[in-house]
Amino acid sequence: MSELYIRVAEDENEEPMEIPSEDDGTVLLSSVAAQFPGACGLRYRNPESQCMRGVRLVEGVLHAPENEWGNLVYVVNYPKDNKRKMEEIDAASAVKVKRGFQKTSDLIVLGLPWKTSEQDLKDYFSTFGEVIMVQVKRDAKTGNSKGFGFVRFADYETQTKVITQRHMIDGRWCDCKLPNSKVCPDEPMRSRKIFVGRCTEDMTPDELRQYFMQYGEVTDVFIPKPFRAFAFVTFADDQVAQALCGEDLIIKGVSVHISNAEPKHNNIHQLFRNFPGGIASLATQMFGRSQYQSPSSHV
DNA sequence: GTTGAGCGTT
Repeated sequence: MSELYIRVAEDENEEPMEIPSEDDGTVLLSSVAAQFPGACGLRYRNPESQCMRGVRLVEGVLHAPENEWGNLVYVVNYPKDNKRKMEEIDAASAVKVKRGFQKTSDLIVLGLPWKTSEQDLKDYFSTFGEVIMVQVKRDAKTGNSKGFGFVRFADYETQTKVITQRHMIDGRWCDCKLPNSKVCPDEPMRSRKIFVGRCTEDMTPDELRQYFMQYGEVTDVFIPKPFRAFAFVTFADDQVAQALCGEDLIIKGVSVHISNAEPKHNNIHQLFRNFPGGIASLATQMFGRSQYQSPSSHV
């Protein structure tokens, strides 16, 4: 029987780690890999030749040279270039973990003064958190600002904070919103926006905002004009919106009913979302044959 | 040389 542990290091000059051997004196590759993920073998420097030698590996079992592990330090082998790849994989997954729910998007900045530059934007928004992108949209010919731009933050918390307030930039009030291109018509809107039914005409947007603030950050209030007895309230947090759905709340002495906001009808697909058989069926009825392929049918 | 609700030349 050999020793209980052999000394293994990632590199000849690194501090060795003791890896347990089996009763028969062998060492399992899995034991090595448990401490050095991705390891595929061991090597060591032969004291006599001063050359590196490979350790015999048979079906996952490492065999001691000359039947004796001795006091040598064994160095971990990795698959060709695998070490770097593993680091890349780790880095990539770390990025994904960091993103996860926290992925930020470009925000559109509306209402910019004509004079505001990208540097001005960066200076202003940097007071909220790390800015990773700013843009001021300009006329291609004249170079004049179109009065809006975009900003992107490193952290989602910063984004949420920025969305939920107005911004005084170079003397004008500006709004930061998720761009329409980023707003999925289905889930996100449905989850963050509520439908407030049975509204009365004397309810103002500001009053609704004041009222719903008690539940969470309100990012938008919309009351159709002319009066239609309902309103939409959007929260920063979808969980707040979801928690309110189904409730009957009393605002200014009247009972309003809260439910999910149906997706806004931005395009033809949303407009005919609830049409029996879908839009293709509608096309069939209109034209007598199905010549329309909905984009959603080849996602 | 203008303007003030909106939505990004690639």
